[in-house]
Amino acid sequence: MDVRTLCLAVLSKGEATGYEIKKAFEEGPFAHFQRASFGSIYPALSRLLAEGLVEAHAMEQDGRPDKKMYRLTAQGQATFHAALTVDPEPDQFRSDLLFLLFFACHLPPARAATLLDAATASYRGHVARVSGIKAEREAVSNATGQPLDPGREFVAGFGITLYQAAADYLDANRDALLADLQGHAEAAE
Amino acid sequence: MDVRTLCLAVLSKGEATGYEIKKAFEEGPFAHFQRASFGSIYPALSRLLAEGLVEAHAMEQDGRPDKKMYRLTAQGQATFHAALTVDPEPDQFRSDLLFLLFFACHLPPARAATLLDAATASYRGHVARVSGIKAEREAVSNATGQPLDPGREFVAGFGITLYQAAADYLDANRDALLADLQGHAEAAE
DNA sequence: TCGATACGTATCGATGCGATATATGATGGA
DNA sequence: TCCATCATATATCGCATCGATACGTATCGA
Repeated sequence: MDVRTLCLAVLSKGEATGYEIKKAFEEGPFAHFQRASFGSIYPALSRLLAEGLVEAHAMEQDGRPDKKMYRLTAQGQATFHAALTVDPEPDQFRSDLLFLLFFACHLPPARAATLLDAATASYRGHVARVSGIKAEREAVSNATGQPLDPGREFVAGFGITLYQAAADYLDANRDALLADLQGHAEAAE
Repeated sequence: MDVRTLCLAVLSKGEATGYEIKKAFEEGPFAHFQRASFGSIYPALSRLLAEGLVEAHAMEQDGRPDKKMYRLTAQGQATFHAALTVDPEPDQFRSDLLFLLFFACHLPPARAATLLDAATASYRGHVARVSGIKAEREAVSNATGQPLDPGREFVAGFGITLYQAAADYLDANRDALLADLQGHAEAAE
């Protein structure tokens, strides 16, 4: 998904500034499967504005410089819906950790252990974060009676499941890998 | 990981052409967690050659144009090992599928079903491919008695586990999501 | 008081992807 | 038989995007 479409997507959920759009990819509902940097968001918003897909109004703040609130136009709404009909690119996973562990034999076992533990903690953190937000939405829904968004919950559940599976695998296979590395090192002596 | 390091990594497993390096990211042992395109591999190899980290010799072929075999130099070997000491970037997952499904309410339910089924099949295919290659290595190891590489097997196992978890989640939650969408559509009438 | 963090917009250089060009042989379906 | 497609193989171009950086204020904790 190109960043222009991602911006339209965030704005379809309500008006936002460039800064807030960035946060939507860091902590928001898209965090675990899409991302975008300032270096692509701001140019994207400028172009969307020039094309009439969004409109902006400056909001003055005391002390701080003005912020620009962006909002979808009807044309932007239509463009966004059209983008949803395009076939998706295949999912992709990228991991420098696995790259390093692939060459675990060239790594000091202590470093392998550190890398594994850090990654496990990181995955568990993601699980906790996404689970927390999901639980909060469910609590609000129960209290107010307003229904949950099925797509949103499905996607959050996918993230939780995947992160959990990753953490569990690292945990379950950590000791065996480290033992193998030990054996490998001794065999090389 | 930058593409130059990825090229060094592939070459550390034996000499290869640019084309073969590309294949290593499409079908080879790195396929499910790193990738690189021709547009980055060939410039990377040129630069590695200029820096003396790899050496190349042309191999003439009947009919086809010459191919250039690249091989690590001692300096390239050292540079590669140094790269393994750098701390890894956080793992990242990117999914256009989840992006579309996040907005499932704006999708015709039939399309949501098609997307889900295609993604499930794709994940199952990945599981089968990586499992098959892993099983083959294990068979060879059993027959010849030569030990398996612990890093390689760990990484393959991670890929299988994650892809399996993804396929299972999609499978398990498919019908509930589609039912919710149906309910949602009727409630909107 | 001083550094870190949050808010907020913006740009620049480098990296890397995807499409395309150029060749040729093999394979396979209409 | 013929034509399309795929596999082998190298290479480049344009565009999208990332990460770092710049600029500026406010707040909060050590």
